[in-house]
Amino acid sequence: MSTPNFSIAAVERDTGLSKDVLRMWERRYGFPQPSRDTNGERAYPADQVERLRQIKRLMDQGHRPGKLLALPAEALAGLVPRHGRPPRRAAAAVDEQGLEDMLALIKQHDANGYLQALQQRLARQGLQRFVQDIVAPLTQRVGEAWEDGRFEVFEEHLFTELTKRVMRQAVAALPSGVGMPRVLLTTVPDEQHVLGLLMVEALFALEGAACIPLGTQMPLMEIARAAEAHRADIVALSFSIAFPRKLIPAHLEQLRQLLPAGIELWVGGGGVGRSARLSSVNYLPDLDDGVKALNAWVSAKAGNELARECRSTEPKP
Amino acid sequence: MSTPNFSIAAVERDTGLSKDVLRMWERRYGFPQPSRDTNGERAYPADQVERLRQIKRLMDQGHRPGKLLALPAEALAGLVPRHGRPPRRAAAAVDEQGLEDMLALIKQHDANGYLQALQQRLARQGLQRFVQDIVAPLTQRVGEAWEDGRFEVFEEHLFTELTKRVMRQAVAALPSGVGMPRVLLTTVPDEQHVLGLLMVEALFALEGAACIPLGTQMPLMEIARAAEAHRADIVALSFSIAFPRKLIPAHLEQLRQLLPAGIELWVGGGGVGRSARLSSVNYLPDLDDGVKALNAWVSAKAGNELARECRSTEPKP
DNA sequence: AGCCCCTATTTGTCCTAGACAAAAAACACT
DNA sequence: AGTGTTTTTTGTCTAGGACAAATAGGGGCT
Repeated sequence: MSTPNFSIAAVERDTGLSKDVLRMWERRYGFPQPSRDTNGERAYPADQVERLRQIKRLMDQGHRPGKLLALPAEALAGLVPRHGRPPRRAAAAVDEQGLEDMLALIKQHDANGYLQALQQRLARQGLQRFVQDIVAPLTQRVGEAWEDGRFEVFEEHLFTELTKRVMRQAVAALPSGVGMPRVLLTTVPDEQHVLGLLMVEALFALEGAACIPLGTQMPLMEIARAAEAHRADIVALSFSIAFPRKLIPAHLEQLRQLLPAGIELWVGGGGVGRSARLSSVNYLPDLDDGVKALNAWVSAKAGNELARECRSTEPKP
Repeated sequence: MSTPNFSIAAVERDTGLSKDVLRMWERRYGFPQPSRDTNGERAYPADQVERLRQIKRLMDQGHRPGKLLALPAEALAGLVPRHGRPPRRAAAAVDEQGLEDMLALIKQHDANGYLQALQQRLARQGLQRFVQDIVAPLTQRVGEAWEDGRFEVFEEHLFTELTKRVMRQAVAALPSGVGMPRVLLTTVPDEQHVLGLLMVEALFALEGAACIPLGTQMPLMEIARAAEAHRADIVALSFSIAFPRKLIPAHLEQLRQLLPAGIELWVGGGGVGRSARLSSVNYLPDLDDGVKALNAWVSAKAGNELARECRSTEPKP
């Protein structure tokens, strides 16, 4: 009634699972099991869609569909931690060549070839490993190549623009869970590198966080106002390696003061590696750290709520 | 042999026509008529894919599929001009309310609602009318609202970010034709507004131009080098209304000198409305002007080549 | 143990052909 | 010319079957 039931196309949009797959699963595994509308067309109730989202997220983390769909009921929630199978040396070596090939495409100004290569890898590996094994190392290499003079400015721009597009497309399909934090993502003025932000957004969204992307170069005051307006739990900033390090602490200090105490401030990206640190800011130099921090946040929140519940049900001494 | 034949999934990616539609057309209209590989799966030859792209482009301009598919053969080429049915007053009035509703969603910080509204309109109207009737006026209104103080900075950022995403997703699927210009799209340093660029890219790509998106804020020198490296025919710049007008002529003059004479320089966006003009630059204040200029370029080029052919076949006097 | 090859299972995509609803066009009637 | 009604056009949905690519499991080898 209040939840109007989803058509198969809507579920495809919301979960990223193709219509074929949805029908196949129903046939093979008995889930999902949508009801039918007056035309005999599938009508998925909201809770099944939610479970599908969760399954998709676990698949992107390397789980296999057969297991997940056979799984009794809400045992899914317990599976979350299996975090990216260990990136083996062998796989890393293979990728090495692949990465070089992709960079070569950029050097040849073959935009279409590069886009296809990206999309192929995204489809093959799933978003999480795509971000960690492809986009992150590529970005780093392009940065190095640019410093060495092997890349022209416009080649770096082309790389950024095309990579952005593929990432955004993938991120667009991701859902957000309940009990997960609302994360506001942006960069400070003078920091216009957006790829790091997109990588974080992808990984956070995979975990189920509700991401609010504000693009780059937000004045600090505006970041604070936006965080309140959007009721964000976390403000995440990204500093690229190119950003002048000594400016970072000042920015963070000021922003920390503008933000309400309840809103956490997380900082990541290559630029925060060795900058001076403040205690009131969560530093996450690596992508992995971000994911861990997010999981920690969720656990902590669950703990808090549990504690609060206990307190409220127990009689006062 | 040299052209490896496309799978139905590849055609879906390249043309933006769903698998269902491709199979349906084959059944109903007898086109496309792919051969089959050893597994009995459709294998589309390159020329059919090309024709499908052309058909899709014409559909996005308002033509109906039935006509296009019944059309004899290469009569398609003659159809190009039917350029957006006249946007009637009535329709404009209806949209007026729709636009306000969408802005309200942004004011409420309802990112998902806004995204859905955008995507729904894109699907309903096709890309061309979506750009001209939705994105362009929305952008203008947001600009006005921001100046009036009705929009906060972060609300404008959110609007830009979300709109960008939908546009990019739509543009990603567009093909590029032969005999069409290669257009390099970017902005000068200090101009970071990207929506205008994306709108132009969408319309140009609809016409079949090969667009090379370099993002924003390219140093002039780099624009010139990129134009040569990519063998661009046209460099297109966008200046938003917020860009200081008196700086524009200087930028253009300098860039014009850096560019080889064979490469045209086109300029558009709200900022060029009343700035001083140079004779060597093509000014296109409105989106329509850009499309017209592109068509003119194609005609001119066809004329040139015809003339050259005549000269080379005629005996010297 | 660790490694490699072969087989078995899992899983996604593709196939056919039919049905129907929503949008657009054509027509009729003020 | 405008407005309401039919007819045509067009896209999406459904069903179950088939098959190839990817992955896991098992056995023999070093």
